[in-house]
Amino acid sequence: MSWQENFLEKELFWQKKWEENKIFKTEVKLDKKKFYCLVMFPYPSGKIHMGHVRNYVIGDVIASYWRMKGYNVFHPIGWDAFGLPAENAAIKHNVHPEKWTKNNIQNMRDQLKRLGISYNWDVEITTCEPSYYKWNQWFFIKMFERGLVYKKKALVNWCPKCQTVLANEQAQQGVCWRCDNIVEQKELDQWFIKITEYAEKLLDGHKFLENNWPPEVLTMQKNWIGKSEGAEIKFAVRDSDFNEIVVFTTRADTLFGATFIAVAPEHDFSKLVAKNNFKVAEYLNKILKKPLNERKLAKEKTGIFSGFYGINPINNEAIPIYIADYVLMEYGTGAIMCVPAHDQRDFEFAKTHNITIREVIKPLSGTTTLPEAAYELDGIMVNSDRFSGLSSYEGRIKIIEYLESKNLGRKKIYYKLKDWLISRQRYWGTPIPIIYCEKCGILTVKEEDLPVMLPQNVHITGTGESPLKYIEEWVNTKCHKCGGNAKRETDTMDTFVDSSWYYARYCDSKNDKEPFDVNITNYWLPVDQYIGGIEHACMHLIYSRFWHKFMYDLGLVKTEEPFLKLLTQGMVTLGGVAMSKSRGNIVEPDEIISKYGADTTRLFILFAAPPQKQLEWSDKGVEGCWRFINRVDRLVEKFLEVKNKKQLDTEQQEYEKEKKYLLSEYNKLLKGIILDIEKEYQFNTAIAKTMEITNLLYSYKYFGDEVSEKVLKELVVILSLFTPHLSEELWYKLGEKFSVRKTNFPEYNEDLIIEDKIEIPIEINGKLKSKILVDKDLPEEDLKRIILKDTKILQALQNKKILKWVIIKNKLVNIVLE
RNA sequence: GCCGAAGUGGUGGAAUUGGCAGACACGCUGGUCUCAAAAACCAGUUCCCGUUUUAACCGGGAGUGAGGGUUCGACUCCCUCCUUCGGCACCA
Repeated sequence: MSWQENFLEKELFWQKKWEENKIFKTEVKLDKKKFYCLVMFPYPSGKIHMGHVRNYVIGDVIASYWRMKGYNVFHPIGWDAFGLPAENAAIKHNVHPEKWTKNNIQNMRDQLKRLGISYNWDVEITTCEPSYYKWNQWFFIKMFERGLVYKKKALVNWCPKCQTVLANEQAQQGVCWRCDNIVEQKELDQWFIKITEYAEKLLDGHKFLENNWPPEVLTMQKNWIGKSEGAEIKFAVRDSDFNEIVVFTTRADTLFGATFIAVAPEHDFSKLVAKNNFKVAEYLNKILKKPLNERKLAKEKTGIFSGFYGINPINNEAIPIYIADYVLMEYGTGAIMCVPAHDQRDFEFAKTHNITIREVIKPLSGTTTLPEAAYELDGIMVNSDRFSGLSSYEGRIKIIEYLESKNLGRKKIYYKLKDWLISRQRYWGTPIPIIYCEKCGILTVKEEDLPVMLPQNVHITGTGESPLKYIEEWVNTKCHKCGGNAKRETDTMDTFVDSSWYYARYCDSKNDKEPFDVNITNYWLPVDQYIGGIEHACMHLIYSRFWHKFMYDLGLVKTEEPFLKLLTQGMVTLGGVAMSKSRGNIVEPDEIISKYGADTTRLFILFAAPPQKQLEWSDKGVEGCWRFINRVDRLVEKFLEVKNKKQLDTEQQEYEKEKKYLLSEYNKLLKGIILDIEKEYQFNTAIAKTMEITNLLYSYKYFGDEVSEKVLKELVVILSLFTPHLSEELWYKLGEKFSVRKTNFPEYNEDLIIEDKIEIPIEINGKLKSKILVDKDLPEEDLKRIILKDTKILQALQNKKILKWVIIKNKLVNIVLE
């Protein structure tokens, strides 16, 4: 029966067979090379979308390829199951978040299975299970013990729609990562993880990733961590109770050019001034009322003179102190020294406030941009007393040295990266294992009391307070130290905690004694290939790198980085824009699968674009893939028909020639396929080559002979990467044993790629004029003789003098005429 | 503004180290099969001009965002610029 007659039943049949035979189950085999292929696990939102399908199909091809290459491949899947949508659903449909989540998982698991992906389902993880989140709590306690978590009252990002706080990474560009609402600032007492302590290590670790991660991801992370080296410099404040203002600068070499100081409106100095200065108070009032987001977007820089002067420590000059809205309290010290000649923002501010602009850096060569604009580049110091004449680079070192010797300043590095705020005022997350004792204060829950279970009976309101607060029997507890009354922390953890170490848990997912057995993780980790969306560049991919480094410091992992190679797959678009529910441009995987089957869907997704690039959905393209699949199916049918028939009488010589040609072309293509896959996962071109092999077999005169049988079978094996169900079926039809997915990937034979005759393009002055067929490795003189007999070349040459022959052996000839 | 990625037929996309631009598909055109359609199969398909009764064939020219450069030879390397997408954005 042909594929198109009952492909849906066949796909289900083979899926069941793979599952029953547990052919993708893996275990530690120390004598075997391992390959850990990981895809970013999904949030169980209800159903899978094309983005998931793309992600997981790419992952499956990679896993299958290395498995067939003889590696012990670990390819797990699970569910990032905590999160806000479950609570929203709870409010909307009056269903418990757990029930909603687990229903979704069940649905999506079926959908994933319908794609025929080679997962090891035995190690499946669901992060909302106590058996998993227990270890989140355990890690939290380990961090607490090492001083890496702390509670702090601070201005934090608040999403009014999600009714919870957000980490800095989750409020990029001032909007909520989940709902795109503009975030507000709120002062709250919250738990933070000291990720900043690892800022340098996170930057440093990039050296392990440089050639194996997309450069844009590394740059995004680098920018996000935002390291800047410079100095803190103390400016004494004249005639004020506020003794000194500390500024941060990366340009200590411009210190002589500082003609004013600017401090942020939120700075304590500003607040102090406002007490006795009505105008300043009025200004602060106006500025602080505006949301930070709006303030950052404002083009105009405003400010007001504080009435005080600061003393420049390098030359004792008194310079005015301004309060200005372009100075951010959240970065550096919240105060800056301003050098209008060499900083464009200071320049603009100085212009509007009539402040002196003093040039202290001259360009090494070329001209300065002054007086039209600030000259911001490095150069030679001028007007800088005994430092004049030094380069900016030397000057920075010398000036900082001087300030340090006088205790007027010090070397300092600042990062843009902020500590990770992990408290969430929500129910559906990991309870933070902290109790507040009336006598003993803040304590972590004892390890043996873990997990702190999430209570079942909860009323979810979405009001911005943790629903756990109202479950008295849960909140009220006893102090394990003094036995007195204590209350539990009611905030839950950011769900990014769950995904920060799941890749390690997969290795030993059922362990109830420890997060994982290092004997197992030491074999599987690090992840060899990670596949997912680029949107996680500065969230999940920073958090989990941090977590891994923490586990490294605990001695739980041996490598410094968790993910050796990263592939960020492009978006799936329709009409040029990402598929989204709100835009209504969605193609449902289920619909496509029930119409064309999983294999066609997989094939199209892999063929339409290289994995890294955006993929535009095309129904016509899908049909093309459907046609190809059936064409392969018919090819096998045709083979089985002609196989046992006696070959027509043929001339032996002719047959040998055809056979050689087939093998040569096939081996060339196979070599290309291996290169396409191993080099850059170029599945689109690899598939194109399988199409060429198919075309080759269709046009092979002696189809049905042994050679074509070998090529055909290998084609089926290659295709099992992309269309596993079809391949399994054809493999069976060809009389081979289950399972094609456990066979070895074919290897090409360089010796069979033979070309005794080569077509050489002949160019004249770089323009193609003719082509000739000659023997391989023909001596140059013979080659020239043949070329000079070619009519087209003779015609082009006509009386013209040949200046030069450029002969690239076996490749090309270019004749240069005068 | 800064950083990153990318610009190739009607479309998606190919082109090891600089060496035949457009692989493989989609679409379109024509044909075979059929009462007809679908499917399948075969042929053609970068653009412009010319030769030609039309077509085939042949000949000439242009062509990888634009303009320069290096080179016997440039989609590929260098410089200047434009456009699109993505990230960061008063970070001192």
